[in-house]
Amino acid sequence: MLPMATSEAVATVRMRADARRNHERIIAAAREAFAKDGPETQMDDVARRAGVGVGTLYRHFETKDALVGELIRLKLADFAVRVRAQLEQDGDPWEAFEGAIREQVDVMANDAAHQRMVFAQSREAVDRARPAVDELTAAWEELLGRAKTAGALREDVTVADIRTLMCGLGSMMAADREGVMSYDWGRQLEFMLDGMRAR
Amino acid sequence: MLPMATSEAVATVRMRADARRNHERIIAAAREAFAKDGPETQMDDVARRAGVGVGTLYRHFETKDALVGELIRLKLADFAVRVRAQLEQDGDPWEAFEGAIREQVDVMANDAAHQRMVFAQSREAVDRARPAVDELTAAWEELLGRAKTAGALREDVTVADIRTLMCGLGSMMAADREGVMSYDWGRQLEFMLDGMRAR
Amino acid sequence: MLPMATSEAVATVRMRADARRNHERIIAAAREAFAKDGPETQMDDVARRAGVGVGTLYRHFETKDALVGELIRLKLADFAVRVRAQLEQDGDPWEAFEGAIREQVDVMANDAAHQRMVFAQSREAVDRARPAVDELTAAWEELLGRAKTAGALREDVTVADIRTLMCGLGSMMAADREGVMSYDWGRQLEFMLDGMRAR
Amino acid sequence: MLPMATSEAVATVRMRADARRNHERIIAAAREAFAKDGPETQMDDVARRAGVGVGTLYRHFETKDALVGELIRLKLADFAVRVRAQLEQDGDPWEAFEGAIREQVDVMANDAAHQRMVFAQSREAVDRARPAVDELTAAWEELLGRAKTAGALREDVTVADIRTLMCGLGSMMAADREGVMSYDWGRQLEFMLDGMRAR
DNA sequence: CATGAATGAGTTTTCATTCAT
DNA sequence: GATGAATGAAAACTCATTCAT
Repeated sequence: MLPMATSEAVATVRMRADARRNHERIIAAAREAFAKDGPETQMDDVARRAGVGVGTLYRHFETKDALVGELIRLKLADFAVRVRAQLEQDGDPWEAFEGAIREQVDVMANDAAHQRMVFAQSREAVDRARPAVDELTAAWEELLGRAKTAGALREDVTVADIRTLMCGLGSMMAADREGVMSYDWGRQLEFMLDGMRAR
Repeated sequence: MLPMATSEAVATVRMRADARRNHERIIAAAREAFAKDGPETQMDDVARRAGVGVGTLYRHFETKDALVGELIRLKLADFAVRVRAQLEQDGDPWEAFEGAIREQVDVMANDAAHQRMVFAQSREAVDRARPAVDELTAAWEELLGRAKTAGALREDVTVADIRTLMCGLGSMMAADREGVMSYDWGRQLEFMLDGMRAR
Repeated sequence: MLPMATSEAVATVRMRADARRNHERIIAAAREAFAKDGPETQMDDVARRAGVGVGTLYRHFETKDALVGELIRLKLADFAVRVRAQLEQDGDPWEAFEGAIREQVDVMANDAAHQRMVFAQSREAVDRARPAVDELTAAWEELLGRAKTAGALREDVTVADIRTLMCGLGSMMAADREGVMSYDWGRQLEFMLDGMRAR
Repeated sequence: MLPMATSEAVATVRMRADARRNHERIIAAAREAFAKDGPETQMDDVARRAGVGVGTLYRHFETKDALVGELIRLKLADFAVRVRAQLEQDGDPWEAFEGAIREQVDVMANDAAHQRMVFAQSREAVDRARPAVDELTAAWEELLGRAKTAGALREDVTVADIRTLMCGLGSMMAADREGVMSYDWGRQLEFMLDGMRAR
């Protein structure tokens, strides 16, 4: 499996060693916490898990939104890396497309924080994640193009559709996890893939 | 279009005239409020919109969960009526199936409260809605059966799949409405329908 | 045992038959309710037990305090009757004194509402009970006088002391009933009686 | 007079200077507030008196019960110190017994909060105060034993009796203070002491 | 810089009392 | 007169964010 993109790439350059260590601890703690409690997660809890004071947490992220935004950015950056990897393998175009989708879905299934990501999005959070969104969009564009050229994917499928699909699946996962009623998102994915395949 | 099931059918029979009027106002106000603010909606706000005191609100619904539960119940009851109507028209089985889906999706598209319904579900809320869930399930069961018999629908599609599909679409609508990023749930619906059609 | 004084004596003269029936039902219901829940008792609960609407309850007693006041008045009137009965029996003066005390204590032990009576006393409640207080005071005055004359009771014991003694015992009973810690008020009564006996 | 046991002894060691200051302010404010309003006292009011935000109050005491529990614990710890002091003076056993009683009664007479303490006791509050209860019990045990050995105190008097006696006196004081009717608890104390003296 | 104590507006819910039916 | 629906000021407690140490 690919290693997940770390925050080093952006914010932590030029940070003092201990600051960088705290930054990473916070990210890790936030992932755990959001995975467990969803958007209800409290800042105090994130700080406690990270082993730092709330003050420190706020030094690294100005608001809760900013923290969520960073979590999203990291995840999207990670997605982009994975899509690029599929592109480089240069295998069967449909396989690559389907593989990339399934890989992202897998990751999402294991990260509760990310499933409802889309609903946590405030303007601030999205702005922070913007560069990663662009990067990911570009990568998908290429993968989609290749699959269409090969005649495997319906011509009208766009990157926006992929994003929408992910949004839907993430929500199903989140709702399923909520546990009050069960949702089989796996089957839904099959219907969607089936629907996008060219006839 | 069918008129939406009102609460008259169940709880408000035998209510005093003023109580019934307030009950309906509350339901209407709650729909508006949840549409605007999602699950964050406050009881005080619902009361204010309904033009009643909080106390009155609590006389009609013992807890916030109970209010949400009732909103869900009403919507599901309405869905059930619509599915039954498709059954009675006795037209082409696939058309009936697709028609029922599209109609529900339409209703959902016009009711933000309902789109995120699924996330508001607490045990209490779901319990209250249970009878409507059962009724709706039964209606879909019949519609699905008919479409399969006619060879129009994939044999493995279940009512649970429909529920999951609706959950996903609702979330897409809600996320779209949230406005930070746009989601074209209409196209996703096409992919899903396409995926469920028998080949 | 003596029958308890009823409210007929004061308020219910001239009431219509149904009103009188409601009045009595309310008193009975209030006794039950206060016995069960103490001062936390809710007006709605009293009304429900009495089988009347709250409105009716409020027609009979302008406030919660007035209701409590009436409960106290009735109890004190009942006490006065009992003390008078001891006086009329004309037996041994100390026996009569001790008997009257023990009888009141007994009644109190069986009536949680009354135990904490003293703390429920608002000005309004006491005003309402005033005539009964006076009546009871007069009766005790006589009983105490007789016991002093016979040389059985310390000369300095006053009616106020009796009232204070009852206040203390009632509180001990109430605290005991509260159940978090246990209080043996019976023994305390013995110490008090012992302390008041003339040597 | 002995200085009252402060909270320093237990919870506030190792607290930051400002936190300790607030802790003490809160205790003082709570004593005032409960003295004035009894168990009805509101947390907001305690906070206002202490000159801190409610949040701070809740940081120091998780619930209202916990605050009450601490107040009780402090008072009982103070009592224990006083009883121990009597033991150490090693004077006439009955004098020591009577002195300890009178001293506690004095303290109680000057602290309205404490008078009705017994009714504020929830399980949680009592649990918090438990160690102080045990400590106080042990001290009394010794004092009682000594007075019995000297033949000054009735053999059947127990620590539980002392507790009950205090409960009663506290209630009389509280009721007296309530001001609607007056209660001379001082004379009652004499009757009780008289009753407990060995003949 | 890190820490965690302090802040207080905001939440849900209760209940004595009033008032329309 | 009876009924019970309506009212709304509390009251306990939470949590994102700020600020003294």
